[in-house]
Amino acid sequence: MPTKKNMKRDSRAGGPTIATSVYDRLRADIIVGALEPGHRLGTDQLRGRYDVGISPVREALNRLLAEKLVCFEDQKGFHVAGIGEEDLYDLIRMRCWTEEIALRESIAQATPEWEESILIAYHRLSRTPRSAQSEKFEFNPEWEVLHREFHTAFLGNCGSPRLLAHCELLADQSKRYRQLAASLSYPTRTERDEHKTLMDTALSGDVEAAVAAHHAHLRMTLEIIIGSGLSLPTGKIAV
Amino acid sequence: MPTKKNMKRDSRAGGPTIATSVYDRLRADIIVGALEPGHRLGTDQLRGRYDVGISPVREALNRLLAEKLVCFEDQKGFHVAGIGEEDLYDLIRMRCWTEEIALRESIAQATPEWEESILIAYHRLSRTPRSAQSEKFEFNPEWEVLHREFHTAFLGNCGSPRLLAHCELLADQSKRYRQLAASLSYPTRTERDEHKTLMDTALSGDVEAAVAAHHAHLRMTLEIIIGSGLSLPTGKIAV
DNA sequence: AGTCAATTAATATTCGAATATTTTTCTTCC
DNA sequence: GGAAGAAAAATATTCGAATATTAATTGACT
Repeated sequence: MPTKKNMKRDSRAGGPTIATSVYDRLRADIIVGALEPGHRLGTDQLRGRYDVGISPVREALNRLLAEKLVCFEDQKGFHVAGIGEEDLYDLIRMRCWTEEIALRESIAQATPEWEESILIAYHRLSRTPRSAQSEKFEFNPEWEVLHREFHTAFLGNCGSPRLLAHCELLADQSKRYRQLAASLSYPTRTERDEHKTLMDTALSGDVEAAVAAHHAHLRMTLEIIIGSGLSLPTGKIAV
Repeated sequence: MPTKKNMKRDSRAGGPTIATSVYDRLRADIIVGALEPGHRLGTDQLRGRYDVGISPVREALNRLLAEKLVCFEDQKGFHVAGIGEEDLYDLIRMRCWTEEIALRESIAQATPEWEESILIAYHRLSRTPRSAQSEKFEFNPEWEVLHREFHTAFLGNCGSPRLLAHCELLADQSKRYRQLAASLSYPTRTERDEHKTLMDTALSGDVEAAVAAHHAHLRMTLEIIIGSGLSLPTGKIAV
């Protein structure tokens, strides 16, 4: 029997606030591309989209600011961060630098458990289709989760919380470009082979080969997009 | 003569919003240590401190969240991010990794203008006292600005906006620890000599020596604090 | 005394209205 | 027609009150 106290509580007692929930949804919508780069994020529009008041929407937007997923100008409001060729170059380069360190550290401190976690992550990932449809590319949430877990397994042994967190932040920022690359290259790109190479080189203990494979994997997104002739905005990112 | 339209505007037309202004002040207060690590950031308290409403305070807090200067738990509110020995180790290690890359890139793309900018930044920094008081250490805003400019001059030639931004973020996070180290080591530590070594090695083109000097400079903060016997919280940072 | 539940107080979160600012539209004048 | 400026509309920001949740206090029972 609910007590008087319990009757006053609403469903999110102890759980996430509305702001946090909107933050999660908004973040996902931006990363998946449901809200396109450059799209204006008006308060009224978002208030309607997520069916909440202005305050939680604004809290969510402010949190996304430092992650560089939304941009903002005083008195002008928010919009989805733009994408562009220069930004893509910078992002991939940054990931190469950062993840190389994490990878080297992870390998240097390798344990049997770590190696097994990679094996398992690869196994799961390899059994899941890249695209939700087989004819054309369609976002497959399950694959995305397993893909993230696969890469985190690799870098997660580096021993530095900050380094790992930064790798994941950059991976999130890349996801928008990856969506684009996936559409362009489906079904040509053999990501499964790339992942197998990553695993094999890492488990063989050949650090330099593992690093090289990792760089190649990261640069593939870049090459697909640049090579497609698709014109991304050049110059400074639209603020 | 002011028009009717102008009369309706308040003083911050076109300028920063209240939220942005509170963000700046709050950020500075945390970095300088006016708001101590772990300190609870209640809405009412801050509303009074900065003499504004709740909304801008909350916007500012949410922006600081991703910078890891404040922590937050749903339904429990905000507090200043804690400091700790483990976090310090992780932070310094991360700075060594990240700034080494930036430094190597900067040197690799060295130009006469870049070298001169370092010379000037050093010159300015070397003429400014570390402490606002000579007997004991006291925060000296002018030195802090020049110090930041000196280090940014070094890394600013790396060519990657993201990398540079990340270096600056880490530098901000370090500042709280640096304050602590400065109090403990004043006036023994010869920062001017350290900076001169940084400059000399970089300008001489000896990359490895420059990197080594840079690492030593970063690790000095760590050693002063750990060596002082001062007990920082160990284990996981208070969330 | 000690534990548990209920009440109260304190605080965090959210809403809707009020205000400030920018953007657009509509004049007016050359 | 086109530029400059004022009115109007749309939007962003901020406030203060209302609501929800947590933390502290009280009181009953063992």
